[in-house]
Amino acid sequence: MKKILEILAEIPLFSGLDREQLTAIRRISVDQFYGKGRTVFTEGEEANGFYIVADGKVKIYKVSPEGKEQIFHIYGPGSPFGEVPVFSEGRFPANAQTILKSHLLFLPRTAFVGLISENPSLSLNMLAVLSKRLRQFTVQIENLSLKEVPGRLASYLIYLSEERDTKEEVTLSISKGQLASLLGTIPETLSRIFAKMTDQGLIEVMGRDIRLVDWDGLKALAAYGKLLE
Amino acid sequence: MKKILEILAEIPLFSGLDREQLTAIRRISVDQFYGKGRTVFTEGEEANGFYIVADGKVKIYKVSPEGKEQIFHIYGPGSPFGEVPVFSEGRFPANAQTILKSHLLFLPRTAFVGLISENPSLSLNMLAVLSKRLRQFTVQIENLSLKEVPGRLASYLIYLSEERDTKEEVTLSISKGQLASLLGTIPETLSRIFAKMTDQGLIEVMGRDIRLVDWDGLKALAAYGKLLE
DNA sequence: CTGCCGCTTTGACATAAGTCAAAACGGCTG
DNA sequence: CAGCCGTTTTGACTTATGTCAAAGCGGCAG
Repeated sequence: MKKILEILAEIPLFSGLDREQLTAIRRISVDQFYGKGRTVFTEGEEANGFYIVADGKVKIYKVSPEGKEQIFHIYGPGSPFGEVPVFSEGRFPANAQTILKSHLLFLPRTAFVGLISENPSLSLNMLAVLSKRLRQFTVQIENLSLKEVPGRLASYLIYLSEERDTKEEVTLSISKGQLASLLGTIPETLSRIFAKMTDQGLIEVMGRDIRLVDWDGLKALAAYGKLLE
Repeated sequence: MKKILEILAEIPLFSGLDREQLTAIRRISVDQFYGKGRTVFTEGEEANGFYIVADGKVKIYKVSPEGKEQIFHIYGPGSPFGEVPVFSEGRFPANAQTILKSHLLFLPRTAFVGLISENPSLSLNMLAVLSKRLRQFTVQIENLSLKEVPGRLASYLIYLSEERDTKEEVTLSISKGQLASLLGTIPETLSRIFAKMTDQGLIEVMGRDIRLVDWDGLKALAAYGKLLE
């Protein structure tokens, strides 16, 4: 119980809340434990609350009738997910599944809405969370529609490199198959793109570690959206 | 000023607010008038508030370096837009341009945030607005990634038909070029898809009016995502 | 009524990306 | 250390969609 409070305290969603308020949140939250590859909720399902990742990793995704998967987000510790139906309609717009053994906190809808109504800074935090997510979606749509796969991959590598604050090398935290899914393509295509970008001297791939040989080139590719032969 | 108050009263964002609160909102809002094809804001620009369409039509979009445009939304009377930077970061994530002569209300950030902090139901409404938008984006991403252009077009036609509550015929409220942009494709491709779907007996196209000859077929196409020859 | 300009369509072609199938690789388990 | 299973890569092929260029169409302005 103590650890969880510390996690909560560091989450942007709860920033600025005092100890008492955090305790109130802890009190309404329910612990849930999932093995790897477990479904947390599915599209269209009735939602009675939302979740926060305490530990582990969760993907949010949809699947086409032919089985192609599109990942929308991958969330790690500290991230809330599944909040959309709390504020509109009440059904999940996509599926959630763990990709690692995970510990989740479940926040029941009514209790949480109660807290939000009494707590303006909590509600502003939640507005900020949703806004940030809208921002991410605009980027994702831009990538899907306006960039080819190499451009999307370059964007993703740049993103990783800026997140970890290194222009040298990044490490994928998910499998290449899942990465393909996140980039809106399939493993075969991604594999070929990795090969092509290596040929062009942009990167070097060693399993999940990727050396960013030509960072500026990647940056240009990410911005331009397509690979020049 | 009277008319505007009536418009405000009917907007979901302000539903449940009493006359006094509506007047407070009207008081902080600033009228802006734009001709057709005028830029309201651009990506990356500093935002001091957000907008509501009182009259006219506005598109939210991004453009690739090669000039391809992706439209995210098209908003008509009653819709708020550009709220994201009010709650996160402060810069617009995309561009906004009128596609008709328009009358907009500008809501300055600080004043509005003040109202929201004092008014739980306003903040819940805003959360609902953003949630709904996230929902729309998941659909858009799903369409782009998991469906081919015919599937996207079918989805759009179904959407129009359900919105106007007729299975017979719909009328496009935007040009086919703009529709292409909204569906993540280009006018040439869209034109061919219209022709193909007409061949298959799904629709009949007369300018901007489209007869939904085989509604069930369209529904199936929208769900399945691709056209069968 | 006529002419012009923007929107839309058509045609011929190029290509990015998906499909299907099989081989290669890598890490874990027994 | 061998064997196995899931992941990744490679190859040959198909196809949806984009590109470029030109023609067709339609509505508004003069």
